Amino acid sequence: MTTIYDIAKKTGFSITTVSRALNNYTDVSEKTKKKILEAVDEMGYYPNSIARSLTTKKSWTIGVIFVEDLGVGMKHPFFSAVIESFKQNVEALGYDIIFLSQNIGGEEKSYVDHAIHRGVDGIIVMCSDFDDVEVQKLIESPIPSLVVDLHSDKSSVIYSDNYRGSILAVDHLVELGHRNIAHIKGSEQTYAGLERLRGFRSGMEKHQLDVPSSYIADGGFFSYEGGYEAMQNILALGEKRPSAVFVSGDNMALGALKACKEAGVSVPDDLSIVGFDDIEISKHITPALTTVRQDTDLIGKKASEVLVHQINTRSRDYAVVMIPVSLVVRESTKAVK
Amino acid sequence: MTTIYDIAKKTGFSITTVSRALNNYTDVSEKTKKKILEAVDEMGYYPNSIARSLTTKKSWTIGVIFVEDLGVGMKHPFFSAVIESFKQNVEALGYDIIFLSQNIGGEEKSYVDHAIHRGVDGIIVMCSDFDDVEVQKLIESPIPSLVVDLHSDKSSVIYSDNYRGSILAVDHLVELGHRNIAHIKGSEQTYAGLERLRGFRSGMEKHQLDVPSSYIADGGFFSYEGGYEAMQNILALGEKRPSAVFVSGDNMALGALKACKEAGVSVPDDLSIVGFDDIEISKHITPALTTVRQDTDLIGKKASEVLVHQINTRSRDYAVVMIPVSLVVRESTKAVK
DNA sequence: CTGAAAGCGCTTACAG
DNA sequence: CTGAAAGCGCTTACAG
Repeated sequence: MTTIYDIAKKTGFSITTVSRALNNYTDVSEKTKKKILEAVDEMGYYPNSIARSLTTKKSWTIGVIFVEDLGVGMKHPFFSAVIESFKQNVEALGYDIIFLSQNIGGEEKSYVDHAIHRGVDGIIVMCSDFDDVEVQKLIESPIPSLVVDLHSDKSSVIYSDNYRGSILAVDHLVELGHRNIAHIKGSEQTYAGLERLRGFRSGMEKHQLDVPSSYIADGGFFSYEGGYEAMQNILALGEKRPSAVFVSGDNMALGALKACKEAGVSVPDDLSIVGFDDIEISKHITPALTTVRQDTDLIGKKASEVLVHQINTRSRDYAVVMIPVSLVVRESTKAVK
Repeated sequence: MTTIYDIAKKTGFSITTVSRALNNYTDVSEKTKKKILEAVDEMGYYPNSIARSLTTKKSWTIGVIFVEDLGVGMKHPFFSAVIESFKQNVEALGYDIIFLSQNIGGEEKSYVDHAIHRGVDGIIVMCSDFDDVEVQKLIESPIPSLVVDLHSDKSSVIYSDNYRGSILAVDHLVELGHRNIAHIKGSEQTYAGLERLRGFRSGMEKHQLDVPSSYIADGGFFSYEGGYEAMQNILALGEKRPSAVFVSGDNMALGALKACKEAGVSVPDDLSIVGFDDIEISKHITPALTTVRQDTDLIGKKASEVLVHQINTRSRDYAVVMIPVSLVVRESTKAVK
């Protein structure tokens, strides 16, 4: 591996001067700089970030942590979309992304230890679970951090306007003439599940609509299977079943759709369904899903801005960023018969 | 930040001894070790990997590169599933994953420079594109590397048995009585697209079945839209249209399905469809998709073994690993009328 | 069983 | 405009 010493030797300058030329310091003569850059090119040299980090105390890396109850990690459609956008944005600013686990050198360690170990400049946590103690410790550590999809007053947070999203969904259904609207909620251990449920209740209340307890079904941790089962419970209501269901996540809505198909209930003719997320597949299924769209590109972009700002300023003021959502009307909702 | 010097000062031992205790050297007395570990615990110390890497020349990081024509990055359903599995496997061995782009410090640089810069121990490239010059340079560099989904004799490679997968698909359709079988191919700039096409042709030949040129439609880079359009072309064949279509990727198959629905062609009653990949959604759509399953868990696992072996042995013998595929029969195929 | 010293490849005051 | 020296936080011969 070529080092700065090799370039120094080859050009006859000191490593100090080479370093300065490489870092675009102005106080290096053009001629010197040119000579050095030529040597760099010729020898295929590129400065070692590890050595640089050791002296500058800055690693230009951001740690990414996935904590979700499904255990799907990068296969999570919402989180992976957010991280992809986040990644592109921070890359443009010079940061690389490194995944942080609870595993260092094959041994179980805390996220905090892992972050210290890698010397990351900041951390983004994709977390749907309130109660994760390790995440709490991380958030409370002095390392700049940002949590996606969770509320906390110990750290900066970013999430969609879940509450408002639910209201949009309810408004849409009411506008179509629906009065009996059920909700398949996501786990109340998650902030999103909680907020969407709260929004649903408020929306219904606004229109002076009743929500019998049988109209709230639990879909668990936003899985296809959870939505499928919850919809089966709703369909089992028979005569008393609602004419529309607002589902707290698209994956669950897909499962709900499947349950309807199996039961011979036509969507949207017999039952209208609204989802939440607008994952890739939602526009492609039949019927195409009416859903509340989360803007993953914007979440990733804003997240990068907030976290990098925090890194640069070492500010301890926590930001709370709420990203607007929008209703995408497709084929799964229809005016009530 | 606490360092090894703080621990040394606190315990009265030298940094040498502290280092040894931390690294589980046997030649440290139990008593000393205990005292040191207590101090470590108390002060919340964790060794800095950056300093360690600088002396050991080993970073315990593996670079990940995504190169695909759709530009979806981590949202790519196949690649993200492979990487998730790969990540879990290498983490257990002590490696962390860092994403490598063509961007360092906000400036455009090569993958090779980026890899040198970060001092990664090895690289895994998710690449569907033959012609990427930067990827070629990387593969030919001395850094241990492994390419997923591409063939090369300059580097270790791993991919599904695409050829055999196509044969399985054709066999299945022929068994159901189909004789007129079309293929929606993926781009021939990709290894997977090429191999699946080759397998399709061989399979048809094996059964002495003709493939008129109108029966090969181009779906491009495996996108939903590409499959949708390709299927429209096939349906436009009218009377002469096939009774079954083997599609080179599930996303394209979903698009193809949509085109059928719009055209009033019932799958599987009027037309049978087989996909390739078995992405998450395939089992959930209606009709559930018959498809050739790629074993992403196994690909990730084998990839970790091959790459880590290469890192450890510094071997220049390139491995070629082919992962078996299997046919998953669901609802989108049916005996010919 | 323990420690002093050198070195990994950089950057950054300090001096000229 | 350029260079000698110190230092970042570790590990590893070498010595005792």
